[in-house]
Amino acid sequence: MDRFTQSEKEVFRAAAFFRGVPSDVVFRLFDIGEPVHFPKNAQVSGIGDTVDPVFFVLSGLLRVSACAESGRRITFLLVKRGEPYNLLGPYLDCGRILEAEAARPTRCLRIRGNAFRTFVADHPVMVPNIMRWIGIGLDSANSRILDLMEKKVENRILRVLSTLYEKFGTPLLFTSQEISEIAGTTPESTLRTMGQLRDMGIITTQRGQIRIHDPAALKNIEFGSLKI
Amino acid sequence: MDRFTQSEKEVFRAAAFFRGVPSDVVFRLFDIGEPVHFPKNAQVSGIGDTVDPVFFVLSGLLRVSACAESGRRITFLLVKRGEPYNLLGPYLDCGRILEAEAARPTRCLRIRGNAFRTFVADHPVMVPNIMRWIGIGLDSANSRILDLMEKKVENRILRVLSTLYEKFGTPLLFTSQEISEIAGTTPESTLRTMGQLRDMGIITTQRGQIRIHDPAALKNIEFGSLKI
DNA sequence: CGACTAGTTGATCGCCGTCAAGTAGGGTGG
DNA sequence: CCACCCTACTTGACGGCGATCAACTAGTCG
Repeated sequence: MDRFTQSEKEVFRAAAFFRGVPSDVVFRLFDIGEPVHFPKNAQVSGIGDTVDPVFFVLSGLLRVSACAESGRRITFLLVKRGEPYNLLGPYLDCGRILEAEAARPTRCLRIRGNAFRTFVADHPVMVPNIMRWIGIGLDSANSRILDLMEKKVENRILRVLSTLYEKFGTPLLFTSQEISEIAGTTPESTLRTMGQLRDMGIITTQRGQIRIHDPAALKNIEFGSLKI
Repeated sequence: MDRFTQSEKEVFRAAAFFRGVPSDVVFRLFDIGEPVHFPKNAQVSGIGDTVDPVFFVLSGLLRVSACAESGRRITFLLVKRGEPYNLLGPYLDCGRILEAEAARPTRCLRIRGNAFRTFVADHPVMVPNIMRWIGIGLDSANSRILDLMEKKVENRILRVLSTLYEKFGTPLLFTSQEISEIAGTTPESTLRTMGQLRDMGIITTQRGQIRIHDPAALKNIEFGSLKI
């Protein structure tokens, strides 16, 4: 009968996305949605699909990315526990550019598009939260455009490491391949930069694992200014 | 008494953003907002400001851009007649990255943040339209990230010209400087590419003006594939 | 007619993507 | 327990794209 555990429901109460939303409204989401499980690397949605349902991550991690013609992949977003994915999908009828897959074994709450639209219409208290979440996403996309045009690869990688650290703590369980897909570069460049950081004693690396010892340094170093 | 002309009010009825919204709701916006005029190059909002009001363009053109440390400017968005700017501002309390200025003499309807929030709460019929508009913006930002990482400068410029053509028709009244700020490159590279297009007979250029003769070619040409 | 801005084209240089070759971890099956 | 393989990591060398600098032309406005 109870498709969700109590601790899963608690996840949402504490989640940043739901800040300020009354508990009973949050819990209503569990009534209108259903649990879904994705094994690691399973596809959640494909390119060009008109993705309609909204997903909330209960545990695990979703990777939202796009595949370019050349075959290179770019990661736009990592969706962790308590965070929503595809908030806008129910309102768009065109195919999206992005695809999503499980970066680890992941359990989600899935809510069909029109159920979600109805829910939002019935609970307008959600609107500001949705707007806020999307606004942050949009600003983040725009910063990324700025970075891509302005900053050198080394500084982009620093920013990625710093951002990941703030979101996931340490150690970071990502391969250089994954880091490079977020920073928009190649694994080789990523490894070269991380090699320098290792020499400086800021991080240590193992296979598929990055341990950050001096988070502040990641924010402060500007490789461009090191040259003096 | 009537701060807006009838034809200005009609602009909104036809605007894509308001598709499906009842006329009386649209007209309510004029009651809660006020007219503002910006001379050419006037600043609408600055970097880091917590921009709170929403603007709707009645005539003219807004340029939404960001200035990088190096001094180079990047244009994210051009907001034309009937389109909204800063829809998300009323819901965000943090400073935004972007700044906006009038690309031409521009008249706007300005609506204060909490008036706009109240309006949306009172007229939930607006929510899907807002979501749709933002969704398009987000997808566009993401495509741009892809382009920056994948495509060569020449192809980015082609896409910019093609997009501007769809939005503004021909001739395009932009300088190479402005084109390059949208494409994320330098005026020199822009001019070099446009020179090739001119040689191919696809466009003709005059000072501050680009006339597009073969719009289809802009979409089809892939400079990368010309080499064979 | 002079001054300023936009356009044009050539030459140079450095970042970083690409290729290549080699090392090391870590899981699997014999 | 060892041999093997596959994947991740590491480092070096090269080359091309495009930013930058520079010099010049041509509109346009006063």
